[in-house]
Amino acid sequence: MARPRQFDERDAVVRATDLFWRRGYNATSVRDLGAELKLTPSSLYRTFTDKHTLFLRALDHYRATDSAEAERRLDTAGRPVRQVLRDWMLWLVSCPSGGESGRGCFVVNTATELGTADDQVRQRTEAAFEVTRQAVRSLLDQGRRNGELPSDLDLDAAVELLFTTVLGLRVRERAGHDPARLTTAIDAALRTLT
Amino acid sequence: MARPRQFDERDAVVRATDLFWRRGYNATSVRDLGAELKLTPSSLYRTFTDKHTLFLRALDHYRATDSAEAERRLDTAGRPVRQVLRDWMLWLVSCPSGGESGRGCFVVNTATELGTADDQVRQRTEAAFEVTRQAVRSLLDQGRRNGELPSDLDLDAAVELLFTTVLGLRVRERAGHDPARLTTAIDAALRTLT
DNA sequence: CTAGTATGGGAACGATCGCTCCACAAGTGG
DNA sequence: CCACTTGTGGAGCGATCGTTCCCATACTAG
Repeated sequence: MARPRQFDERDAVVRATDLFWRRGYNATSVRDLGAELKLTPSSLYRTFTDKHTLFLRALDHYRATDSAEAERRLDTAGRPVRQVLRDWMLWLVSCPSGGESGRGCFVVNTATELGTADDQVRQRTEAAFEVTRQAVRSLLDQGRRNGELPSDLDLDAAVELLFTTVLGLRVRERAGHDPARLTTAIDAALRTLT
Repeated sequence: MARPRQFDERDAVVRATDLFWRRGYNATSVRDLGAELKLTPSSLYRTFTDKHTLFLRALDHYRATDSAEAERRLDTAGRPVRQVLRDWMLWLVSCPSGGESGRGCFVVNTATELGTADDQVRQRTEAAFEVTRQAVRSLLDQGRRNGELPSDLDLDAAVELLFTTVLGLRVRERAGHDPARLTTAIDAALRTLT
Protein backbone atom coordinates (compact mmCIF):
# COMPACT_ATOMS: atom_id res chain seq x y z
CA MET A 1 0.00 0.00 0.00
CA ALA A 2 0.93 3.60 -0.44
CA ARG A 3 -0.62 7.00 -0.80
CA PRO A 4 -4.42 6.80 -0.57
CA ARG A 5 -6.82 8.39 -3.07
CA GLN A 6 -7.94 11.94 -2.45
CA PHE A 7 -11.20 11.36 -4.27
CA ASP A 8 -14.13 8.99 -4.03
CA GLU A 9 -14.15 6.71 -7.04
CA ARG A 10 -17.86 6.10 -6.75
CA ASP A 11 -18.58 9.82 -6.62
CA ALA A 12 -16.42 10.32 -9.70
CA VAL A 13 -18.45 7.74 -11.60
CA VAL A 14 -21.65 9.48 -10.51
CA ARG A 15 -20.42 12.79 -11.91
CA ALA A 16 -19.18 11.14 -15.10
CA THR A 17 -22.58 9.53 -15.58
CA ASP A 18 -24.24 12.89 -15.17
CA LEU A 19 -22.01 14.51 -17.77
CA PHE A 20 -22.19 11.70 -20.33
CA TRP A 21 -25.93 11.57 -19.85
CA ARG A 22 -26.39 15.26 -20.56
CA ARG A 23 -23.94 15.64 -23.45
CA GLY A 24 -23.52 12.18 -24.92
CA TYR A 25 -20.31 10.29 -25.54
CA ASN A 26 -18.73 12.22 -28.38
CA ALA A 27 -19.50 15.69 -27.10
CA THR A 28 -17.92 15.00 -23.72
CA SER A 29 -14.17 15.52 -23.68
CA VAL A 30 -11.74 14.05 -21.21
CA ARG A 31 -10.98 17.59 -20.04
CA ASP A 32 -14.66 18.24 -19.40
CA LEU A 33 -14.68 15.08 -17.34
CA GLY A 34 -11.54 16.11 -15.49
CA ALA A 35 -13.09 19.44 -14.53
CA GLU A 36 -16.39 17.86 -13.46
CA LEU A 37 -14.87 14.99 -11.53
CA LYS A 38 -12.11 17.18 -10.12
CA LEU A 39 -9.58 14.74 -11.45
CA THR A 40 -6.33 15.38 -13.24
CA PRO A 41 -5.78 13.40 -16.44
CA SER A 42 -3.25 11.17 -14.73
CA SER A 43 -5.64 10.19 -11.95
CA LEU A 44 -8.47 9.73 -14.41
CA TYR A 45 -6.46 7.41 -16.64
CA ARG A 46 -4.85 5.57 -13.76
CA THR A 47 -8.27 4.86 -12.25
CA PHE A 48 -10.48 4.38 -15.28
CA THR A 49 -8.07 3.23 -18.02
CA ASP A 50 -9.51 5.51 -20.70
CA LYS A 51 -12.54 7.52 -21.76
CA HIS A 52 -14.34 4.58 -23.29
CA THR A 53 -13.94 2.40 -20.20
CA LEU A 54 -15.16 5.23 -18.00
CA PHE A 55 -18.18 5.52 -20.27
CA LEU A 56 -18.93 1.84 -19.75
CA ARG A 57 -18.60 2.38 -16.00
CA ALA A 58 -21.06 5.25 -16.30
CA LEU A 59 -23.51 3.06 -18.20
CA ASP A 60 -23.19 0.36 -15.57
CA HIS A 61 -23.68 2.86 -12.78
CA TYR A 62 -26.78 4.21 -14.49
CA ARG A 63 -28.22 0.75 -14.79
CA ALA A 64 -27.42 0.03 -11.16
CA THR A 65 -29.15 3.18 -9.92
CA ASP A 66 -31.74 4.73 -12.22
CA SER A 67 -32.74 1.49 -13.85
CA ALA A 68 -32.78 -0.18 -10.46
CA GLU A 69 -34.97 2.62 -9.14
CA ALA A 70 -37.30 1.95 -12.05
CA GLU A 71 -37.44 -1.72 -11.10
CA ARG A 72 -38.24 -0.73 -7.55
CA ARG A 73 -41.11 1.42 -8.75
CA LEU A 74 -42.40 -1.45 -10.83
CA ASP A 75 -42.65 -3.59 -7.75
CA THR A 76 -46.27 -3.62 -6.67
CA ALA A 77 -46.72 -3.37 -2.95
CA GLY A 78 -50.29 -4.45 -3.14
CA ARG A 79 -51.13 -1.48 -5.35
CA PRO A 80 -53.16 -1.94 -8.53
CA VAL A 81 -51.04 -2.90 -11.52
CA ARG A 82 -52.31 -0.10 -13.72
CA GLN A 83 -51.62 2.43 -10.99
CA VAL A 84 -48.09 1.13 -10.63
CA LEU A 85 -47.53 1.39 -14.35
CA ARG A 86 -48.95 4.88 -14.50
CA ASP A 87 -46.85 6.16 -11.61
CA TRP A 88 -43.77 4.57 -13.11
CA MET A 89 -44.30 6.08 -16.54
CA LEU A 90 -45.08 9.48 -15.11
CA TRP A 91 -41.90 9.29 -13.11
CA LEU A 92 -39.96 8.34 -16.22
CA VAL A 93 -40.97 11.51 -18.05
CA SER A 94 -40.56 13.94 -15.18
CA CYS A 95 -36.87 14.45 -14.43
CA PRO A 96 -36.01 11.05 -12.91
CA SER A 97 -32.65 12.24 -11.62
CA GLY A 98 -32.75 15.45 -9.65
CA GLY A 99 -34.58 18.51 -10.86
CA GLU A 100 -33.16 18.99 -14.32
CA SER A 101 -35.30 17.95 -17.25
CA GLY A 102 -34.64 17.33 -20.91
CA ARG A 103 -32.05 14.65 -20.33
CA GLY A 104 -34.16 11.75 -21.45
CA CYS A 105 -32.82 8.30 -20.69
CA PHE A 106 -29.08 7.69 -20.69
CA VAL A 107 -29.55 4.28 -22.25
CA VAL A 108 -31.85 5.54 -25.00
CA ASN A 109 -29.58 8.49 -25.74
CA THR A 110 -26.60 6.16 -25.94
CA ALA A 111 -28.40 3.62 -28.11
CA THR A 112 -29.37 6.27 -30.66
CA GLU A 113 -26.03 8.07 -30.59
CA LEU A 114 -23.81 5.03 -30.97
CA GLY A 115 -26.21 2.66 -32.69
CA THR A 116 -25.02 -0.90 -32.85
CA ALA A 117 -21.42 -0.13 -33.79
CA ASP A 118 -19.83 -0.41 -30.34
CA ASP A 119 -20.28 -3.95 -29.10
CA GLN A 120 -19.54 -3.34 -25.43
CA VAL A 121 -21.99 -0.45 -25.38
CA ARG A 122 -24.56 -2.42 -27.34
CA GLN A 123 -24.43 -5.30 -24.86
CA ARG A 124 -25.18 -2.91 -22.01
CA THR A 125 -27.98 -0.99 -23.66
CA GLU A 126 -29.52 -4.24 -24.82
CA ALA A 127 -29.33 -5.72 -21.33
CA ALA A 128 -30.95 -2.61 -19.89
CA PHE A 129 -33.73 -2.77 -22.45
CA GLU A 130 -34.30 -6.42 -21.73
CA VAL A 131 -34.50 -5.91 -17.98
CA THR A 132 -37.20 -3.29 -18.46
CA ARG A 133 -39.09 -5.47 -20.91
CA GLN A 134 -39.08 -8.37 -18.51
CA ALA A 135 -40.13 -6.21 -15.57
CA VAL A 136 -43.10 -4.93 -17.53
CA ARG A 137 -43.91 -8.44 -18.63
CA SER A 138 -43.90 -9.94 -15.17
CA LEU A 139 -45.97 -7.05 -13.86
CA LEU A 140 -48.58 -7.56 -16.57
CA ASP A 141 -48.53 -11.28 -16.03
CA GLN A 142 -49.12 -10.76 -12.35
CA GLY A 143 -52.05 -8.46 -13.09
CA ARG A 144 -53.53 -10.95 -15.49
CA ARG A 145 -53.33 -13.77 -13.00
CA ASN A 146 -54.79 -11.88 -10.08
CA GLY A 147 -57.71 -10.69 -12.18
CA GLU A 148 -56.83 -7.02 -12.43
CA LEU A 149 -56.24 -7.37 -16.14
CA PRO A 150 -58.34 -9.31 -18.66
CA SER A 151 -57.48 -13.00 -18.66
CA ASP A 152 -57.36 -12.99 -22.46
CA LEU A 153 -54.86 -10.11 -22.56
CA ASP A 154 -52.21 -10.72 -25.23
CA LEU A 155 -49.15 -10.50 -23.04
CA ASP A 156 -46.57 -10.32 -25.82
CA ALA A 157 -48.44 -7.59 -27.63
CA ALA A 158 -49.05 -5.56 -24.47
CA VAL A 159 -45.41 -5.78 -23.45
CA GLU A 160 -44.16 -4.68 -26.86
CA LEU A 161 -46.57 -1.78 -26.99
CA LEU A 162 -45.83 -0.53 -23.49
CA PHE A 163 -42.08 -0.95 -23.88
CA THR A 164 -42.06 0.84 -27.22
CA THR A 165 -44.21 3.60 -25.78
CA VAL A 166 -41.78 4.04 -22.92
CA LEU A 167 -38.87 4.52 -25.31
CA GLY A 168 -40.91 7.05 -27.25
CA LEU A 169 -41.74 8.89 -24.04
CA ARG A 170 -38.05 9.07 -23.17
CA VAL A 171 -37.27 10.62 -26.53
CA ARG A 172 -40.06 13.12 -26.14
CA GLU A 173 -38.94 14.09 -22.66
CA ARG A 174 -35.46 14.69 -24.04
CA ALA A 175 -36.98 16.77 -26.82
CA GLY A 176 -38.78 18.91 -24.25
CA HIS A 177 -42.31 17.96 -25.23
CA ASP A 178 -45.28 19.18 -23.22
CA PRO A 179 -45.69 16.95 -20.12
CA ALA A 180 -49.47 17.13 -20.49
CA ARG A 181 -49.23 15.46 -23.88
CA LEU A 182 -46.93 12.81 -22.51
CA THR A 183 -49.46 12.14 -19.78
CA THR A 184 -52.15 11.80 -22.42
CA ALA A 185 -49.98 9.26 -24.23
CA ILE A 186 -49.40 7.34 -21.01
CA ASP A 187 -53.09 7.15 -20.20
CA ALA A 188 -53.90 6.08 -23.74
CA ALA A 189 -51.33 3.32 -23.48
CA LEU A 190 -52.78 2.11 -20.20
CA ARG A 191 -56.29 2.14 -21.57
CA THR A 192 -55.23 -0.65 -23.91
CA LEU A 193 -54.98 -2.94 -20.90
CA THR A 194 -58.74 -3.11 -20.38
CA MET B 1 -20.48 34.63 -63.96
CA ALA B 2 -17.29 32.67 -63.91
CA ARG B 3 -16.07 29.13 -63.42
CA PRO B 4 -18.96 26.71 -62.85
CA ARG B 5 -19.09 24.14 -60.06
CA GLN B 6 -17.61 20.72 -60.67
CA PHE B 7 -20.03 19.06 -58.26
CA ASP B 8 -23.77 18.87 -57.76
CA GLU B 9 -24.73 20.76 -54.64
CA ARG B 10 -27.89 18.74 -54.18
CA ASP B 11 -25.97 15.48 -54.43
CA ALA B 12 -23.49 16.76 -51.86
CA VAL B 13 -26.32 17.48 -49.43
CA VAL B 14 -27.70 14.00 -50.01
CA ARG B 15 -24.35 12.44 -49.11
CA ALA B 16 -23.93 14.72 -46.11
CA THR B 17 -27.37 13.72 -44.88
CA ASP B 18 -26.45 10.08 -45.19
CA LEU B 19 -23.26 10.54 -43.19
CA PHE B 20 -24.77 12.70 -40.45
CA TRP B 21 -27.67 10.31 -40.20
CA ARG B 22 -25.44 7.28 -39.67
CA ARG B 23 -22.85 8.83 -37.36
CA GLY B 24 -24.54 11.78 -35.74
CA TYR B 25 -23.34 15.36 -35.60
CA ASN B 26 -20.39 15.20 -33.25
CA ALA B 27 -18.91 11.99 -34.62
CA THR B 28 -18.85 13.30 -38.18
CA SER B 29 -15.79 15.38 -38.96
CA VAL B 30 -15.42 17.91 -41.73
CA ARG B 31 -12.77 15.67 -43.28
CA ASP B 32 -15.16 12.71 -43.26
CA LEU B 33 -17.64 14.92 -45.06
CA GLY B 34 -15.02 16.07 -47.53
CA ALA B 35 -14.14 12.50 -48.40
CA GLU B 36 -17.77 11.42 -48.72
CA LEU B 37 -18.91 14.44 -50.72
CA LYS B 38 -15.70 14.51 -52.76
CA LEU B 39 -15.22 18.11 -51.79
CA THR B 40 -12.11 19.91 -50.69
CA PRO B 41 -12.43 21.96 -47.52
CA SER B 42 -12.38 25.20 -49.47
CA SER B 43 -15.30 24.17 -51.69
CA LEU B 44 -17.19 22.81 -48.74
CA TYR B 45 -16.86 26.01 -46.75
CA ARG B 46 -17.44 28.27 -49.73
CA THR B 47 -20.66 26.41 -50.52
CA PHE B 48 -22.04 25.53 -47.10
CA THR B 49 -20.52 28.17 -44.80
CA ASP B 50 -19.56 25.71 -42.05
CA LYS B 51 -20.24 22.29 -40.57
CA HIS B 52 -23.20 23.43 -38.53
CA THR B 53 -24.92 25.09 -41.49
CA LEU B 54 -24.35 22.00 -43.61
CA PHE B 55 -25.93 19.96 -40.83
CA LEU B 56 -29.01 22.18 -40.94
CA ARG B 57 -29.12 21.73 -44.70
CA ALA B 58 -28.96 17.97 -44.16
CA LEU B 59 -31.82 18.13 -41.67
CA ASP B 60 -33.87 20.18 -44.11
CA HIS B 61 -33.10 17.78 -46.92
CA TYR B 62 -34.15 14.85 -44.77
CA ARG B 63 -37.43 16.50 -43.96
CA ALA B 64 -37.99 17.33 -47.61
CA THR B 65 -37.41 13.73 -48.71
CA ASP B 66 -37.85 11.03 -46.10
CA SER B 67 -40.39 12.91 -44.08
CA ALA B 68 -42.18 13.90 -47.26
CA GLU B 69 -42.18 10.26 -48.34
CA ALA B 70 -43.77 9.45 -44.99
CA GLU B 71 -46.47 12.03 -45.63
CA ARG B 72 -47.09 10.50 -49.03
CA ARG B 73 -47.53 7.08 -47.45
CA LEU B 74 -49.98 8.54 -44.97
CA ASP B 75 -52.13 9.74 -47.80
CA THR B 76 -54.99 7.30 -48.16
CA ALA B 77 -55.89 6.55 -51.74
CA GLY B 78 -59.14 4.99 -50.79
CA ARG B 79 -57.37 2.41 -48.68
CA PRO B 80 -58.55 1.64 -45.14
CA VAL B 81 -57.06 3.98 -42.55
CA ARG B 82 -55.74 1.21 -40.36
CA GLN B 83 -54.07 -0.43 -43.34
CA VAL B 84 -52.42 2.86 -44.28
CA LEU B 85 -51.15 3.30 -40.75
CA ARG B 86 -49.85 -0.24 -40.60
CA ASP B 87 -48.02 -0.03 -43.91
CA TRP B 88 -46.54 3.30 -42.91
CA MET B 89 -45.28 2.07 -39.55
CA LEU B 90 -43.89 -1.12 -41.06
CA TRP B 91 -42.08 0.99 -43.62
CA LEU B 92 -40.69 3.21 -40.86
CA VAL B 93 -39.02 0.29 -39.11
CA SER B 94 -37.64 -1.44 -42.18
CA CYS B 95 -34.77 0.54 -43.65
CA PRO B 96 -36.68 3.53 -45.05
CA SER B 97 -33.71 4.77 -47.06
CA GLY B 98 -32.00 2.16 -49.16
CA GLY B 99 -31.09 -1.27 -47.85
CA GLU B 100 -29.09 -0.41 -44.77
CA SER B 101 -30.78 -0.84 -41.43
CA GLY B 102 -30.01 0.31 -37.91
CA ARG B 103 -30.00 4.00 -38.80
CA GLY B 104 -33.23 4.86 -37.08
CA CYS B 105 -34.67 8.27 -37.83
CA PHE B 106 -32.34 11.18 -38.50
CA VAL B 107 -34.65 13.54 -36.64
CA VAL B 108 -34.98 11.28 -33.60
CA ASN B 109 -31.24 10.63 -33.51
CA THR B 110 -30.58 14.35 -33.72
CA ALA B 111 -33.15 15.21 -31.06
CA THR B 112 -31.62 12.78 -28.58
CA GLU B 113 -28.01 13.63 -29.41
CA LEU B 114 -28.32 17.40 -29.24
CA GLY B 115 -31.31 17.70 -26.92
CA THR B 116 -32.77 21.19 -26.74
CA ALA B 117 -29.46 23.04 -26.56
CA ASP B 118 -29.14 24.06 -30.22
CA ASP B 119 -32.05 26.32 -31.11
CA GLN B 120 -31.79 26.08 -34.88
CA VAL B 121 -31.68 22.30 -34.67
CA ARG B 122 -34.47 22.23 -32.13
CA GLN B 123 -36.75 24.27 -34.37
CA ARG B 124 -36.26 21.80 -37.20
CA THR B 125 -36.71 18.62 -35.18
CA GLU B 126 -39.77 20.13 -33.52
CA ALA B 127 -41.25 21.11 -36.86
CA ALA B 128 -40.65 17.60 -38.21
CA PHE B 129 -42.31 16.07 -35.15
CA GLU B 130 -45.28 18.39 -35.48
CA VAL B 131 -45.78 17.60 -39.16
CA THR B 132 -45.94 13.89 -38.36
CA ARG B 133 -48.27 14.47 -35.43
CA GLN B 134 -50.64 16.46 -37.58
CA ALA B 135 -50.53 13.95 -40.42
CA VAL B 136 -51.49 11.17 -38.02
CA ARG B 137 -54.20 13.35 -36.55
CA SER B 138 -55.84 14.22 -39.83
CA LEU B 139 -55.69 10.60 -40.93
CA LEU B 140 -57.40 9.46 -37.74
CA ASP B 141 -59.92 12.24 -38.01
CA GLN B 142 -60.71 11.19 -41.55
CA GLY B 143 -61.17 7.59 -40.45
CA ARG B 144 -63.43 8.65 -37.63
CA ARG B 145 -65.63 10.72 -39.90
CA ASN B 146 -66.02 8.12 -42.62
CA GLY B 147 -66.95 5.46 -40.11
CA GLU B 148 -63.83 3.33 -40.29
CA LEU B 149 -62.93 4.24 -36.73
CA PRO B 150 -65.28 4.48 -33.74
CA SER B 151 -67.06 7.80 -33.63
CA ASP B 152 -66.25 8.15 -29.93
CA LEU B 153 -62.52 7.67 -30.52
CA ASP B 154 -60.49 10.05 -28.35
CA LEU B 155 -58.53 11.73 -31.09
CA ASP B 156 -56.00 13.51 -28.86
CA ALA B 157 -55.23 10.35 -26.94
CA ALA B 158 -54.91 8.21 -30.06
CA VAL B 159 -52.60 10.71 -31.73
CA GLU B 160 -50.33 10.95 -28.71
CA LEU B 161 -50.14 7.20 -28.33
CA LEU B 162 -49.43 6.51 -32.00
CA PHE B 163 -46.93 9.31 -32.29
CA THR B 164 -45.08 8.24 -29.15
CA THR B 165 -45.10 4.64 -30.36
CA VAL B 166 -43.58 5.71 -33.65
CA LEU B 167 -40.70 7.45 -31.89
CA GLY B 168 -40.15 4.34 -29.80
CA LEU B 169 -40.14 2.19 -32.92
CA ARG B 170 -37.51 4.42 -34.48
CA VAL B 171 -35.29 4.02 -31.42
CA ARG B 172 -35.74 0.27 -31.47
CA GLU B 173 -34.95 0.04 -35.17
CA ARG B 174 -31.75 1.99 -34.53
CA ALA B 175 -30.97 -0.38 -31.66
CA GLY B 176 -31.35 -3.35 -34.00
CA HIS B 177 -34.37 -4.90 -32.30
CA ASP B 178 -36.11 -7.91 -33.80
CA PRO B 179 -38.46 -6.73 -36.58
CA ALA B 180 -41.03 -9.34 -35.53
CA ARG B 181 -41.30 -7.68 -32.13
CA LEU B 182 -41.64 -4.27 -33.70
CA THR B 183 -44.44 -5.64 -35.85
CA THR B 184 -46.11 -6.96 -32.74
CA ALA B 185 -45.87 -3.51 -31.20
CA ILE B 186 -47.34 -1.92 -34.32
CA ASP B 187 -50.30 -4.27 -34.40
CA ALA B 188 -50.91 -3.74 -30.71
CA ALA B 189 -50.92 0.01 -31.24
CA LEU B 190 -53.39 -0.28 -34.10
CA ARG B 191 -55.66 -2.53 -32.10
CA THR B 192 -56.31 0.43 -29.79
CA LEU B 193 -58.20 2.08 -32.64
CA THR B 194 -61.12 -0.32 -32.46
C1' DC C 1 13.40 7.13 10.25
C1' DT C 2 13.84 4.86 6.00
C1' DA C 3 12.61 2.37 1.99
C1' DG C 4 8.98 1.44 -0.97
C1' DT C 5 4.69 2.50 -3.51
C1' DA C 6 0.79 4.56 -5.40
C1' DT C 7 -1.21 9.31 -6.23
C1' DG C 8 -1.69 14.28 -7.78
C1' DG C 9 -0.48 17.94 -10.69
C1' DG C 10 0.62 19.38 -14.97
C1' DA C 11 3.43 19.77 -19.08
C1' DA C 12 3.43 17.94 -23.40
C1' DC C 13 2.89 14.23 -27.02
C1' DG C 14 1.08 13.28 -31.82
C1' DA C 15 -3.28 13.35 -34.03
C1' DT C 16 -7.17 15.47 -35.36
C1' DC C 17 -10.51 19.12 -34.92
C1' DG C 18 -13.08 23.11 -37.54
C1' DC C 19 -11.63 26.39 -40.48
C1' DT C 20 -8.77 29.91 -43.50
C1' DC C 21 -5.80 31.36 -47.01
C1' DC C 22 -3.69 31.61 -51.39
C1' DA C 23 -1.88 30.34 -55.78
C1' DC C 24 -3.76 28.27 -59.73
C1' DA C 25 -7.50 26.58 -62.90
C1' DA C 26 -11.51 27.33 -65.60
C1' DG C 27 -14.96 29.41 -67.06
C1' DT C 28 -17.76 34.35 -68.76
C1' DG C 29 -18.45 39.04 -70.81
C1' DG C 30 -16.31 42.55 -73.62
C1' DC D 1 -7.71 37.88 -76.88
C1' DC D 2 -8.03 39.99 -72.44
C1' DA D 3 -9.68 41.32 -68.00
C1' DC D 4 -12.67 39.51 -64.48
C1' DT D 5 -14.93 36.36 -61.58
C1' DT D 6 -15.56 32.24 -59.31
C1' DG D 7 -14.14 27.38 -58.05
C1' DT D 8 -10.45 24.05 -56.79
C1' DG D 9 -6.70 22.01 -54.39
C1' DG D 10 -3.97 21.75 -50.65
C1' DA D 11 -0.93 23.54 -47.19
C1' DG D 12 -1.44 24.99 -42.83
C1' DC D 13 -3.63 27.89 -38.97
C1' DG D 14 -4.60 27.74 -33.77
C1' DA D 15 -7.26 24.91 -30.78
C1' DT D 16 -8.50 20.83 -28.84
C1' DC D 17 -8.64 15.87 -28.88
C1' DG D 18 -7.34 11.38 -26.10
C1' DT D 19 -3.42 9.97 -23.90
C1' DT D 20 1.31 9.55 -21.72
C1' DC D 21 5.10 10.76 -18.89
C1' DC D 22 7.62 12.65 -15.09
C1' DC D 23 8.26 14.21 -10.64
C1' DA D 24 7.07 15.87 -6.36
C1' DT D 25 3.86 14.29 -2.77
C1' DA D 26 1.99 11.57 0.82
C1' DC D 27 1.05 7.64 2.60
C1' DT D 28 2.35 2.48 4.58
C1' DA D 29 5.28 -1.29 6.11
C1' DG D 30 9.33 -2.47 8.65
